[in-house]
Amino acid sequence: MAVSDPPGPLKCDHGLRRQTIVASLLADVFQGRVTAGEHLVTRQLASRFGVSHTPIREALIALAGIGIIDLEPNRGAVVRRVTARDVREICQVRRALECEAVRHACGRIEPSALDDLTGGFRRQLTLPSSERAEFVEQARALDDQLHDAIAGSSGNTFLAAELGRLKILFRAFRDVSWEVDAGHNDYQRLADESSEHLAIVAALAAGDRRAASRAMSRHIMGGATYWSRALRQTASMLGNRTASTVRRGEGLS
Amino acid sequence: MAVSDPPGPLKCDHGLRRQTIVASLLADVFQGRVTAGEHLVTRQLASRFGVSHTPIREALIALAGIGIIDLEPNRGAVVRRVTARDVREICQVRRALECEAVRHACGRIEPSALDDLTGGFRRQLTLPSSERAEFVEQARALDDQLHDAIAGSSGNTFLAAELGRLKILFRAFRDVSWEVDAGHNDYQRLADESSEHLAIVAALAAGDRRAASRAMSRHIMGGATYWSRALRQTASMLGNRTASTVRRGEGLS
DNA sequence: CCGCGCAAGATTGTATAGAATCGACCCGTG
DNA sequence: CACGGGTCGATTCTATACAATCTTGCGCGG
Repeated sequence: MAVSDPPGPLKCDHGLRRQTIVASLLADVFQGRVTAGEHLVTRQLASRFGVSHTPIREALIALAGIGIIDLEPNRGAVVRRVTARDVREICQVRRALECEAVRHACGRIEPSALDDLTGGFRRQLTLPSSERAEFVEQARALDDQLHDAIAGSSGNTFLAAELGRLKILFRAFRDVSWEVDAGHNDYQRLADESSEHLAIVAALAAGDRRAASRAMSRHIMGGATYWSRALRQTASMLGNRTASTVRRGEGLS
Repeated sequence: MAVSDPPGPLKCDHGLRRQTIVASLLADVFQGRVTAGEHLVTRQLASRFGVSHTPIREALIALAGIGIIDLEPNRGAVVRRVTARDVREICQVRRALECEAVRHACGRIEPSALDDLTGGFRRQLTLPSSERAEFVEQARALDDQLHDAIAGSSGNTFLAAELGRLKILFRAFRDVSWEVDAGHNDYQRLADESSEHLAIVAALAAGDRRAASRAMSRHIMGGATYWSRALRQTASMLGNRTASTVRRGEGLS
């Protein structure tokens, strides 16, 4: 799982290499395996993933589009800093957009879909904490389902696309923080999220835009504090390692 | 200027081809030279720009990151619809983000910078309409200056980056709509924008967040109605031409 | 000792060729 | 006539080779 992973030939379908590489590099960034300011060298990545450097370049361009790295002409790619503060900043952007979306989605989502979601979140809430680990996948799916429904029903396709773009980032946050939870055998956040989700669904069902917006704001900000805490933990866990992996001290003379 | 431009070898520095191609394709999309849903074929674009199809692919990936085209694996790129409605949608997103930014930027921009902007916008306002055409460049610069100052002072670098990404789109809108204005010898929008900008600057100088947010909202929405009107005009202007320029009769034998 | 130029290595950017995939058409069969 | 399988052309995607650019370090002259 480390960056120095032996060159796994990266077996995946033709035409999906770029996306696979993007996801892998995203995970590297958020889990601190590559540090801020680090240079991403195409040849190294190519040998690591066992592919040529053409799809690597394309993945880097996509990552630059997501905003996770900077790409200077003829100078290559440097990873942008992703700290707890940045998580807050990104969540702030997401909150603005999700609140806008949920306001417009109010009254446009089919009641049956809302009922399904309510049932799912209720089941998550009533799970004994000992069994939560096995339902992580289901929780992920429900989370996606709700946010996709909101984005899709906002009546604004561009807004939906933007949220979809951000979703890539948030999936990475979510997965990392849940790994931290797993380390503690503590899936408290899952229960918290379920109740936050329930509040959003209730407001949507009631057609109350302001309540929906407020509930969404609370949800995002709850995730922000939790994710930034998780990020700090992984950062401190990796703290000693990073010191030794800093290789481009630009004047270490 | 047409899509069927003879294969100009696209002379530009090494390492800037991708960005050049991105800019050119952006202009094509917004000026209606390529229509929504159209398939962008790499080889055609390669011969048109006089380059290999590798930088073309990279440019398409970047455009997908900007959100102007959809990129399906093994299926190629289709341009997303950019209609008057989409302009409204995009402006809605921009409004949410710019308002968030201006709220946080309140009280963080140096008064001297605000004074400079005030002076600039006042000068624009007092221009006789006969001379406005010659100050379009200056108006552009002032517009960028204000929005950059807000984004940079929001204290949220990710938000600033997102706004920068959107700015690419809005520059295209702005330039197209002003070309329409030039066709009418009518630069009314310039004066309107200046007064809207002045309201924003005044609120910022007073440190009034809510007023700043409201002024920004009005500004963006004013641009939205204007730009969508301009887009409709160019669309109707191109309406007859597009019929003849449809060259992808996909079985022309 | 310090600044400057310059050449070699490393890295990025581009071109070209070939492999993988998709879509459409054709044809034989029930 | 409807329908499933196979083939072919078009297009995307990947790999490899090559060119342009940047960085680094050395040597030379001041």
